[in-house]
Amino acid sequence: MLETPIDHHDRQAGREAPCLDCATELCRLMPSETPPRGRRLDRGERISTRMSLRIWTVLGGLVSTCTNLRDGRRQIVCLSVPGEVVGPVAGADEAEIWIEALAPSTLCELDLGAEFADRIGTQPAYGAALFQVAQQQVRRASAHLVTLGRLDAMERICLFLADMTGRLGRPTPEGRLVRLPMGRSDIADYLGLTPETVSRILGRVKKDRLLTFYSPTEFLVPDVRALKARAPLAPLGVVGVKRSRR
Amino acid sequence: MLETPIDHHDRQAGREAPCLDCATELCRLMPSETPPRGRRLDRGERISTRMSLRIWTVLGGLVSTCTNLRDGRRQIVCLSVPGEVVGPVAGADEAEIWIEALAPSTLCELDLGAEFADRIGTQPAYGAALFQVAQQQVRRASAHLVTLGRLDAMERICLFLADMTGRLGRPTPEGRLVRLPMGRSDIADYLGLTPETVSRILGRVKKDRLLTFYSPTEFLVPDVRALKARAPLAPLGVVGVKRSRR
DNA sequence: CGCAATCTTGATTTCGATCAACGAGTGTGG
DNA sequence: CCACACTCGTTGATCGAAATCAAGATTGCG
Repeated sequence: MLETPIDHHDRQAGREAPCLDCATELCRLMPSETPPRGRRLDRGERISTRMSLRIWTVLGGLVSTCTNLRDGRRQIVCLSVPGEVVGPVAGADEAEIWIEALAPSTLCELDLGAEFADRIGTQPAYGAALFQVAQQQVRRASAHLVTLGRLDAMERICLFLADMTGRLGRPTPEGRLVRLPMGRSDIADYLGLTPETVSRILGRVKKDRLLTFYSPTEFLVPDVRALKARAPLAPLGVVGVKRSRR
Repeated sequence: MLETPIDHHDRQAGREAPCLDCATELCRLMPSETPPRGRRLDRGERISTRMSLRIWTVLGGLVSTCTNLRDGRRQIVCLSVPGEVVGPVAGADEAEIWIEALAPSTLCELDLGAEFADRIGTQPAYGAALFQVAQQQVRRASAHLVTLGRLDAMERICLFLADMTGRLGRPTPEGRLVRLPMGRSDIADYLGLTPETVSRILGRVKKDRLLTFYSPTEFLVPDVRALKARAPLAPLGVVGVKRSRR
């Protein structure tokens, strides 16, 4: 792990440039006595979220928020691609939550410090930005929770693929090209399945021509719409969904 | 639904008393041009979360945050008991999220308005309190997500019962007495199961003497510890959980 | 009291987990 | 350079937990 700050975050060098790759402008808004800190994580490396309240902006790679059960079962709570913000993850009471890199990654770490609660209001934009980040987390976690609670394996995979295609895919004439640097067991741990099931379902998705694999971690999605349609989410504004009191 | 403010929130009457039953002091911190509004919901009644950004403090009853899929499958994302704060639920892109009462409930509604982002910093304590609420939501959703992703039916039910016992149970000489005013299908929709499975597992839990039923919605838990031990969550500080790359 | 919703219980089915084997790719050391 | 170990992905056979289907039993309400 590299402890020296990453170039364009280096305030000691006198540069005040905003965090170019950051989704939010949190770096720029942070009080200058706690400068952002660059970090590099290899695949599998973890950061504990127990100490102070921190947030990370992903600059490169692929980062997850995850937990382990006593017997080793793992659940990935959240995935963050470059440009997105991870955390803040408040230390849960019951189970420890980690930040884990699923691929070699670079991060920009901001320490909110212990007294973040007092500080949150000193700059309106700062508090608002933090609140937005937290809101985004809630939205992501809620959506994923529904996926795990009510979708079957095929639906989970299709929704996941559509989601990642939207966040990582690069447009080409034939469709969106996605490089998704995570293994089958990482996908399984994100979707609450086993690697075998992930592999099997991906085979079916491929057979249905919803995507084409170039390698286990790279594929082409001709039609994201078709992929997303496999997950029966109710689009916004469908007021009259019949409530099934089974 | 009652549209008139509930007594002790009535600022028009000139009372500045804080929201006695509220977990946070949000009511007191709110700018006075948007007074809190009392609401009553019958079982099954819903509030859409699409309009402005609002939060609710539960004063009585039992309130859920839930979603429906296209085919009617329902997932309850979050449960809130009296004293707890619901939301703010930002309108998700993909699926609509509702507030639904699982039992007749009374709520205190605060409208953060459209310009909440500008206002969040005007009073440091206000921004901080809001941030705390959002953090709490993240924590709850993350924990529930792990439950749905990696626990089997028995583990889910035991964890759920232990959780609700902690939040709703009233101490008696024989243990904690819990009145949980939600039906089997609500429990099923919260835990990603079917009502039949919930009923069967509750039968097994009862047979194992982990609790005694007085009625379908009221039971006694002699030993919460024993109940919680059925869910294999790793307690905080267990650093060395072996990562099982299966 | 009678109807409807809810809860329980049983029989059967099904989806995904588990167990197991194998091939491809990669890195290492002789 | 090749043999070996190792991880990873795939595929097949089997098993099991929970869903589904189907009656009944209980409860509560008009």
